[in-house]
Amino acid sequence: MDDVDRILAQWQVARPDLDVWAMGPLGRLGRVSSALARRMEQTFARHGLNAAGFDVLATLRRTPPHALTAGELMAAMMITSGTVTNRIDQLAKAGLVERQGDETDGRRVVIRLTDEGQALIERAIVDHVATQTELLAGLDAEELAGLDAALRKLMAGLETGA
Amino acid sequence: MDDVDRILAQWQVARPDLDVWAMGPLGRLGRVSSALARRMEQTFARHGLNAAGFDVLATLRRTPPHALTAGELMAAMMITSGTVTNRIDQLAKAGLVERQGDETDGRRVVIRLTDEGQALIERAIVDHVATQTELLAGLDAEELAGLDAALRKLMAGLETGA
DNA sequence: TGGATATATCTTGATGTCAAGATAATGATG
DNA sequence: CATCATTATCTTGACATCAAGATATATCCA
Repeated sequence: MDDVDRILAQWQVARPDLDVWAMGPLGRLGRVSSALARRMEQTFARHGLNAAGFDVLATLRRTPPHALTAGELMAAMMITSGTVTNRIDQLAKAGLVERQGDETDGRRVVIRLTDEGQALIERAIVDHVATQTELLAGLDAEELAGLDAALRKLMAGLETGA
Repeated sequence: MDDVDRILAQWQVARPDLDVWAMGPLGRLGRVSSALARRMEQTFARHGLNAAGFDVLATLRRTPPHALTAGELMAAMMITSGTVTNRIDQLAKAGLVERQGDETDGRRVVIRLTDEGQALIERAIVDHVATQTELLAGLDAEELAGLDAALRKLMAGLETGA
């Protein structure tokens, strides 16, 4: 009997005509997701980053050729162009990335890690991976497989706009 | 091979020294959670609400005695006092809730649904439950059980600050 | 060549949230 | 009864985000 179960029990009393079973998994999913995000933010904070900044640096680091346009970052991070601009501005001000204009196409500007940004993400990703591993440490192999299988199926169903 | 698998494959090339397996379930969890939230927002929008407003109305509706203080709403919704104030202001302006001062304790103000707010949440909750049910319709009983079991365990481990 | 269209990025204004502190009423203590 | 601490709510300032539109450059084709 957790918080979500209590909410379901309240609905059972308040609106017995409704079958609110789906609220259980979905409520837990949302709560777990926020709690996990908050935990990961703490790791980023130890490196002077927030999740947004980490996301940019990690995307640049893992994606060949380690230099992406704002549009590519936008697609990779699934955010709007305005948010990309803002994130890059912040990181550029901190000296972690730099904008580099393309000589043959004046519209094109590639974003690349500075040496400092590269050094930071190399350290931060190690810490982040350790945090993530620990966050899932409480689940055994079977539970993990069950979780991932369901999430894969949900993700597949959602991204097609179904 | 979904988007998250591709990210893992990129890390495998970029940093073969790291074991990033945990990024799979956690990445999918975050993406699924945002996608589901966006889908539910659409339901709320059909009733002129956003998730924040729905949350307040639904909390008031399901919780006896259907009138809570700002502090109680704050605890139930796990948000800060400033956010509670803002949400109530919005809903009060829309005529869906009202503040009612306590006569014996000047600090205490209870928030209650207006008739209009009550009527709205009765309709919206039906629609919301239908949306939630549909969002999970792609999972069979076994998948659902596996998902919920893992989420319960994660939630239990997280809320104790572990 | 010139003008319409497409592409890429940035700007603006609004929103929802939080952290920290301000305000106000009550209760406890000497 | 005066003061201090407690409780409850609201205010302020900052931030990340988005949607919509502005700006700038490039490409197509008549």
